[in-house]
Order: sequence, then structure tokens, then C-alpha cells
Amino acid sequence: MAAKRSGAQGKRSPRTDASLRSVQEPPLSLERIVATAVELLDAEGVDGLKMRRLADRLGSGAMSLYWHVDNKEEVFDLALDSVLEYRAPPQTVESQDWRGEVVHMLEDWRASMLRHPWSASLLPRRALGPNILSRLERLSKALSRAGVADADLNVAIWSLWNYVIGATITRASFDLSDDDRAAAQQRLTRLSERYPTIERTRLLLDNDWDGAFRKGLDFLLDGLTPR
Amino acid sequence: MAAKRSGAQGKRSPRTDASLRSVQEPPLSLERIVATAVELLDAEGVDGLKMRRLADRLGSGAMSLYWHVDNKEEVFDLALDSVLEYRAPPQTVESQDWRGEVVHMLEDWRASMLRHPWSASLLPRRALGPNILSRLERLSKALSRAGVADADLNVAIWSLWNYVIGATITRASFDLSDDDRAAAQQRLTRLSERYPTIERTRLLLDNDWDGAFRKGLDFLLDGLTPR
DNA sequence: CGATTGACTCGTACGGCGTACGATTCAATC
DNA sequence: GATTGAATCGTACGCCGTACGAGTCAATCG
Repeated sequence: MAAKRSGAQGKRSPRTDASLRSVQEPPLSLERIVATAVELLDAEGVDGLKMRRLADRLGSGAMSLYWHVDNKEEVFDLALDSVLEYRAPPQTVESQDWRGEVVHMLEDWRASMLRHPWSASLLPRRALGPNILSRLERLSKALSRAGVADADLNVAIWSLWNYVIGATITRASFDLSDDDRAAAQQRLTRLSERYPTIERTRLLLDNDWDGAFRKGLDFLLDGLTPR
Repeated sequence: MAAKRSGAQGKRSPRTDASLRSVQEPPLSLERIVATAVELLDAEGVDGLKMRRLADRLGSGAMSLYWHVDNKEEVFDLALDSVLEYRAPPQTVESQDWRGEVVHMLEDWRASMLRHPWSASLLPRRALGPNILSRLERLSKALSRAGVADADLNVAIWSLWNYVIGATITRASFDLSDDDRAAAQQRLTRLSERYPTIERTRLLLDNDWDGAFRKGLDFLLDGLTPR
């Protein structure tokens, strides 16, 4: 019957001989699957991840994946969470600089997601993996130490969360290539009398995304944290 | 050959007799297709929209849709933009209350998207339809009249845009049903020593989404607009 | 009036997807 | 040596988006 991988992994050592395997493929494992899924997502985007292709890259049959994973959704969830692991800076013990800490955490979060542009669009699935939760926990703690009252903490967390994922999604989808920019340019000049302000400020064409992110974040933090 | 619907719609009057059609189905049209797609999306979510089902609802064959539309992607783009139409309030001519105007626009935007929870997750496709563009144009104008310098306008617009779509996506995906809440509750208490702050503040369980949105928005506007 | 045209509809078919199912393999155990 | 169970994988099924080409009918033209 095989209860499938059920939380507790099997005890037998996994097959190690590669008898028929093409060259010297290591055996499947959840870790390899997730790591390869991230590679594939980086290379081909969300639509490029197919179970068969993932299996090809792993040198295995497509159906072998389903021993380690319930379905494709779970691959997405695991890939997303794996990309959001937070490596804290070299331990600024008892740092008094709460604000700097929070800013660093949020900028690192955004950077992690921009390194894997597909990740932002996967966030709005409510699967909160351990890495996401631990980021939220850290953020809560830092804000709490910064003096934000418990009653205001959720508002603060969600405001920041919303801002970060919004900024990341926007950046990932509206950071146009030169070709795209030329096309947008053309389309806009054709409609210039309808959208004069957009055209004047070149809203869709030139943007200092990083600077804008930092500025809006500062304003939010000014409001959310006491004095 | 049929160059397909190419911008200029045909001039002949469309077939009107419903000869073989089951009852009294009106003929296909882009408007009907988009309206029905919105219905279907509201009822079944993003994954529930299939060309065959859409055609069923319209009382037509699946392939008939492709006369009016290039592909499924275009259906999504049109449905999204149609949902974002902005009906301005009863003309507050020369209103001096720029801030109130901006807040109203952004809250209306969020409300429009929450009425169609699938819409938020479709925004990060760079297809900017006329309704989205016109919202951006209005917003730009209002902020400009509020005294925001051109040089700061893009930062302001994007900050607000990011905040609004982030908040909407979050709200749409984390507003748990009672069952979900119970499950999350259970999972969290099991991990309570790992995420004590999250548990203490009930971050994932109880939220005043509307209040939080409004508060964060106020802070952003405080920073973004002069004095 | 009959022939032609072109807007519009749709049945069939194809390739690709996620994955259910059952057979197979092999190391560890008895 | 027989049994067990973890892990792999080939085949097949149902569903998807849509290419293709044939069909239908109203308006047009001679």
C-alpha cells in the first residue's frame, strides 16, 4: 500500500547504487526536488514549472515526485518558503537601532523576492511556511521592542507586509525591458491627450524603484512607530 | 480567411434570429463575453474560468469565443479592467479637499477589487487597460493639485499603488473562514513556543482589515503630501 | 433575381497537462 | 530464503487551450 511519506521519513537507507540510472544521479529527496524547482522557476517562470520537466531535470520519472510530494501545489508552496529563509546579520546583540533592524529586514525580504521574481506572485496563497512565519515573528519582536503597543502591532505588521509585497509585485511586473519600454512609450504618446499627467511624469517609463521603496517605507515607519 | 475582429467591428448587423439557438440567446459580443467572464470568476475563482465553461454560460460553442478574443489571457485582461471602472462621486467641483478625494479614490479602488476577489491577483500582469490608466491619471492629478511636485509624483503614486494592491491581495487571501481560522488556531498553538509573538497578538486570527488599511494609508499620505 | 462576400459560429482534433493506478525494484528485516 | 515496505516509474485517463476548416446566414452587388 505504502502510506507515502507521512511526516516521519522512512528509516531504510535510500537506494544508493544508481544501477540503471544514467550516470551517477543522486537519489530523489524533498530537498533536491525543492532546490531544482527553484532553479526551474528562476529559469522559466511560474508557467514553466511542469511536473514532467521538473522530473527531467532530476533525472527521474515524473511520477516519482509524487512519493515525496502530494501534488504540484505543494511544490510551489515549498519553493516559495525555501526562498524566504532569513539569514540574520552577524548578530548585532542588543542593538538599540530598532528602526535600522526593521528596515534591514524588510529590504532583505524584498531583495530575496526580487532575486526570484516568481515568488512575489506566489505569496498570496495562504500557505505560511516556517520561513515566512519566522520572518513575521522576528518583525513582530523588533517592532515590539521599538515600543509599538500590542494593540497596534497587527496594524503595523500588516501595513508593512502589504507595502513590501505590493512593491515587490509591482517591481517584478513593471520593470520593463527596453523593448517593452519602447512599446509602452509609443502606446502612451498615442493616448497622450487622455492621460497627460501620466505622460508628463513618465510614470510607466522611468522609475527609481529602489529609492521609491525606501522613501515610502520611511513614511510608513514614521507613522507606525512611536516618535 | 476572415481577418478576425480587427479593431473596427464589422458593419453588418449581427445575426438576430436565434433560429437554432436553444431559447432566445442574444448573440455573442465582447461585452457579453466579458460580463459573463466576470460572473464566472466571481462564482468559481481564477481556476474556475475555462473557455468551455464560459461558452456554456453564453449558450455558444467554445470556439466561437475566439472570434471576439485572441486567447484566454485576453479574457482575463478584459475582465480585470472592466471591474476597475471608476465612477466618480457626484462631482465635487473644485473641491478643496484633496486629501479626502485621494482617500476616497483609493478606498473605492480597494472596495472594487474586494467585490471581485480574483481581481487583485490578476493585477500583476502588466496589461494596463483604459480603466486602470484612467484611475492612475486621476490619482496623479489629485496629488498634483495637493501640491506634490512632479519630481515626487511617481514615488507617491507607486507607494500608494503598492500599498493598495498589497492590502487587497492580503485581505483577499488571509480573510479566513471560520473553519480555516480553527485550523490555523490549532496549528499555531502547537507551535506556540516558536512563534510566541504571533500567537500573543493573534496576528493571523483576528484583524480589523478595514481599520488597518485606513490607518496605514493615513501614515503614507502624511509622509507623501506636503504638510 | 441569383451569385458572391464576409461576419460569425462551431465540431473535431491535437498536443500537453496533472495525476490515479498498479507493477516493479531492491535493501533491510525476519 | 521469504517477506516487507520504501521508492521508482510506465501507462493511461480526463481535461485543458486552441488550430483548422467547414458551415450558416445577412447584406451586397451584378
